[in-house]
Amino acid sequence: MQSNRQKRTNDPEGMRRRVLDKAEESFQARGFHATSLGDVMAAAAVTGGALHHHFPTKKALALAVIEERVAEVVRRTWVEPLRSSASVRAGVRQVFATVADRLERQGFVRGCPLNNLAHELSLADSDFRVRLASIFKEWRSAIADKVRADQQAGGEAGTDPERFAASVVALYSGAMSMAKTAQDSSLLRLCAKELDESAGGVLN
Amino acid sequence: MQSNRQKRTNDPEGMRRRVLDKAEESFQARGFHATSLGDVMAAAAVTGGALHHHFPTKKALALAVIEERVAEVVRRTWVEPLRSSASVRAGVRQVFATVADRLERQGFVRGCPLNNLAHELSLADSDFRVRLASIFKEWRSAIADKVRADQQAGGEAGTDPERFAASVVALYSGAMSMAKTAQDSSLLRLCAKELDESAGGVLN
DNA sequence: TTATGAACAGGACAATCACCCTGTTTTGGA
DNA sequence: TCCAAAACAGGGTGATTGTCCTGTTCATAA
Repeated sequence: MQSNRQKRTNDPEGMRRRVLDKAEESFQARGFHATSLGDVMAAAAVTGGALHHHFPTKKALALAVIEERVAEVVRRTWVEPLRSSASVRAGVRQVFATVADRLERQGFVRGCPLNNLAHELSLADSDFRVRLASIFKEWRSAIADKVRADQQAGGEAGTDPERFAASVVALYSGAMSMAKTAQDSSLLRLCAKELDESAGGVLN
Repeated sequence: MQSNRQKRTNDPEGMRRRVLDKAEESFQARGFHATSLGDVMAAAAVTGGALHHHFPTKKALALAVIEERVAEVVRRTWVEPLRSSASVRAGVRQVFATVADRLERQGFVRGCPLNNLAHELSLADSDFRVRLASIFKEWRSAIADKVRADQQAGGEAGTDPERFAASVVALYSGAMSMAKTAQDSSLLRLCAKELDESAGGVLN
């Protein structure tokens, strides 16, 4: 303890980020209950004191992962791409394709981050459930808003925005669930194709 | 221990069934990792020795729940109703409606038994994953077979059986996932309606 | 410089967990 | 009737867990 006299550098944001990184990773790979704080401490190379300083309880850590990481993944994967797409249909198709490409490249399916935590934690704690539900809501709203924008531009006649949005989220969530269980990303492409052709025509 | 001298009645099947009942219930309500064997023992009113006699490990208990209970729920809810329905479309619509009715009557959403366990256990253990995947497969096959039967009868032209089956399972799984997180069964009805009207016509 | 609180270290703690072990009772066939 | 195996009882155990506690070090403002 006296030989390697390296000074300790206080880096609250960095340490918090490292903990969140490893917690998110382990929560997704092994689940919340199967992840011990010892696992997180070891992976992030932080002490118990530091972990407890930033996240008083395991629940607080999970809430931070949900609000700061899972929500961000949904925004980055769905909300933002949709905003800059030519149409809902095109945007949705593009997201499905992008995700399927990534899954094929990495060779395994870890599942949808939101659904993974939602299934394990929704019934366990109301605080978890409410926050997870609001992320689902934000996801659906992004799609529904895009439908309405298309309708303002003269397209998507006869499409119910909320119903379409819920169905897209459901289809994606379920397809990813199956892909995870079967470890087969082709199920995602299969469902994407169904969405395309059920449009009833040659929409962009 | 001497006053109430009631004889012990050996009832292996009954005891095994009671354990399975409570294990299934708790696995669904709280999850596998959040359920302790002590919980199951207390709920089923069995001793540690008895539990360990029928299920050597917690994993063995979970495998039994998956194969004897979860698989049965899928068969009872989906496979059998589909077999006796007039058409795929009618059968699928009927299942969605039946489940939604039940959810509204009971007032809360516990989620799809298969998806609940699949999300928590698929990545944890390959034995779990393979068996859960085969239940998904059986589910999809029941739908695809019914599509092919309809096609033999002259209907469902242009419908890809496997693709349609995967999409129905995905839509249902995802809708149930959202309904569970939001504790709102109307999302199930919303997605069911989308499935109806995307059929493109007035099919039976 | 100094002082105050945040940032971090590291061990202790009680509770819980899955599993195992030994012993007893019941069952069914020889 | 007898006996071997199945069925069950119930306590024990080592390992793990989340949390807490007491110190020590760093950063920042006065």
